Amino acid sequence: MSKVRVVLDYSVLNKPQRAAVEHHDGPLVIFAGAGSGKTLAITYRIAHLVQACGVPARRILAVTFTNKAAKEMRERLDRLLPYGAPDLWVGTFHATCAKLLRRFSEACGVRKGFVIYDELDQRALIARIARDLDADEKVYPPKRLAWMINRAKQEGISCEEFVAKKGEPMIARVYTEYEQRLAQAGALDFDDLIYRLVAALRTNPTLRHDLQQCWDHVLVDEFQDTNAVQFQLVRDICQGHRNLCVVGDDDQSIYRWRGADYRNILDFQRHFSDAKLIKLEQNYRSTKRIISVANALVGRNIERQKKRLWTDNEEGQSVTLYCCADGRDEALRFVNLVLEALAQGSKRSEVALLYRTHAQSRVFEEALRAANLPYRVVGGIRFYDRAEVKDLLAYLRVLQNPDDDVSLLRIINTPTRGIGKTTIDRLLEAAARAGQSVWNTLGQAESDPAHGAAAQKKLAGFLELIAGLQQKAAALAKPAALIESVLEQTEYVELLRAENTAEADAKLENIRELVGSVREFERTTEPPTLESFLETVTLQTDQDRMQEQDAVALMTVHAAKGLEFPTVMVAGLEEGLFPHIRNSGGLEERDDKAIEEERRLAYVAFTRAKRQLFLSHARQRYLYGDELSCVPSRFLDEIPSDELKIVKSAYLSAPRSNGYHGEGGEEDFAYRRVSSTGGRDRLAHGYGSGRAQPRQRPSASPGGTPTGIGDSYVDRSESSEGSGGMRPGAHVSHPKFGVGQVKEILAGDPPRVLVKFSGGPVKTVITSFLKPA
DNA sequence: GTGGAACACCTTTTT
DNA sequence: GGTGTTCCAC
Repeated sequence: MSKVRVVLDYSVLNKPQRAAVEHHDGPLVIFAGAGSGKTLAITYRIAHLVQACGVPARRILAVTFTNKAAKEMRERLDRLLPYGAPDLWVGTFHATCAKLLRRFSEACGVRKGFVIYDELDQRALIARIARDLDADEKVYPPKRLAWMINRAKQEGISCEEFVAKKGEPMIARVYTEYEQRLAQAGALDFDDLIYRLVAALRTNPTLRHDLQQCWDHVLVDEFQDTNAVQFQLVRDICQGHRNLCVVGDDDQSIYRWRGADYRNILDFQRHFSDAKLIKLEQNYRSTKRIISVANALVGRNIERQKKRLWTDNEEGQSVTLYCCADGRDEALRFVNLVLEALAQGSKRSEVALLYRTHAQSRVFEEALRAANLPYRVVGGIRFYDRAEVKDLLAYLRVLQNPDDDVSLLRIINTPTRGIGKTTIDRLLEAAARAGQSVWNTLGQAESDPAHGAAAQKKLAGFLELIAGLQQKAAALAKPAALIESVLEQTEYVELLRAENTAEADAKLENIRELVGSVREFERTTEPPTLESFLETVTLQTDQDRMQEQDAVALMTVHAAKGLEFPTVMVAGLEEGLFPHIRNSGGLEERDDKAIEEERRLAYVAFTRAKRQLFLSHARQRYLYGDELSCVPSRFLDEIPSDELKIVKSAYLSAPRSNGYHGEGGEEDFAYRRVSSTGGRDRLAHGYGSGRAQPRQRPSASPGGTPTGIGDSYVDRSESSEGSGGMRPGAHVSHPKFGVGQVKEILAGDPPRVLVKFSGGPVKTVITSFLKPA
């Protein structure tokens, strides 16, 4: 870290990387395959520009898609350059644009202290507008409306243009009203951050000129994920010098549904005909076999840049496909795989499970928990989306900008203070009539005869609360102290404490974490204003908060992009799940494109693996409560059969044949021929000789209806005390109910115990859900 | 105005 | 199966 490197060591670069680094002026497009040392190349390129070419760091803008990538880039440059690059512009599209919008707020026509509405805020506002306009919920669900509006902004279509097009008039009305209310609330949504800047650039030559003068070099990472406005933005600001370097991989474009268009990178040379094109095709991450399987798959896609990923790495072991009876079987498979990897000396954090949808994680979590294997689920519900966290942030936002109606409405009766639906409806009506924010109407509401005396009093109380906090905000100027005042004055914490439930405890814990993150922010940011805190928080995702720990990682393929693990299992390779049903059915023209994106997604998943790649599919699976019969994914058929080692679950064929694997016996499952030599060999890894694996409880009905979670996963032969090692008096913790003490062991299958949880409730729980506390 | 029960929903989600 | 939303009884 402290090693100051005076001269850049170019010998670490391969030929194309070096060419990318040393390319000086003019447009450059780099196709960087998975694991091809892309980050190395771009950080070196920036370092080279600064050190060898004498470009001041502040004249370079590097744009990424995630905060994490931005942070990583900055850190690597700090190590590469003797004095680091503190004044280099590095940030996400959104953060960079937010910064520029504030700096040039007047020219852009936005309020300087604008708040940023996240997806949930946006949804809330749109839902209210749709209701106000009497839009039929069936025809115009808020989700669809939001999608249309966002799509327009991503395409760079103004509201006026949108309205002028002959589309559905209701959508146009909602859009217009939405824009008005955003303006009134002094709020911008995510897509506005980029769109508003682009729109201002279009109409304001001075601003255009100013921004074009800001930087001499612009770099954009993950360019395949840019949408139309983002491309327009970078094109605009580079117009003078044309020193635009874009990096990406069309094969890893997996955000089409968010408006991303990989043709931005594919057709880059059409927009910049003199652009130099460099391909990074050597993979330094994976074994030959993994690369071969990944290549076979993605090679099926039609619309892509011609390239072939290759590697000098070792051959490695075969990519293995597990054919499982059901989701639980699959989960057990994964547990065994983890145990095997650990036995071979891997760390837990070196194993990852990737799946298409979050819903798949549960079964795996249960299995891992039962096997006492620490794991972490990446993604899921965002921390900042939790109700209690959002409530508190809403208070802060109202203090910063009381016109923020969405936030104000969120907290006006949270915690409940007797301001009910009727009162709020009247307030909204008055606000709409006056064309003002709710806050402005609130001041007059005290004397508005429309409200009853009781309501007036309650509103006055709320007004007083906010006014008091506003004074505090002005006096304190620091967010941490302010959030504590909010907690105090609203009695938020006391009320939760009084609830005395595990859920409330979890909320309190989240609040503590939030307060902690405010403190952290104050320590690390200068100046730590409320405004910048709120902006940081809104533009942050959970992955930015993830800390390293030695645990097995579970995440969606989307979340895994950019990561790598020595051992990876990709689960649920079934038709309808992966490729997902929404992208695999129907007869429309777009289906090809949708399938190609699913295939890219699989490609991204496969290329996360460094040494071992396992795939799996289940024949049956519970989804949303009902049992589905599943067909193996078409992607499996697209992998040459000699590249896959197939392991069938013992559960699969046992009911119908006497062997462990019913070779070709069942046509619904014999989608791939298993060679006779391979079949037996493969069994060595199967259930039959699983010495290293936890013993499977012999089931009376293999593949049939399992009786519960506990019995399948708990190895009872090792728990001599019975009931999974639980004893009365033992202190235990439960993922949902928190910590408690075992009161009584209950007989039964699965084993259950009676636990008194701290805070009161006595519950019967399945033993395997408990961990010693 | 509040809270619980019934109901509808459900892909992925860089910001 | 889990969650967010709506509606109805108190």
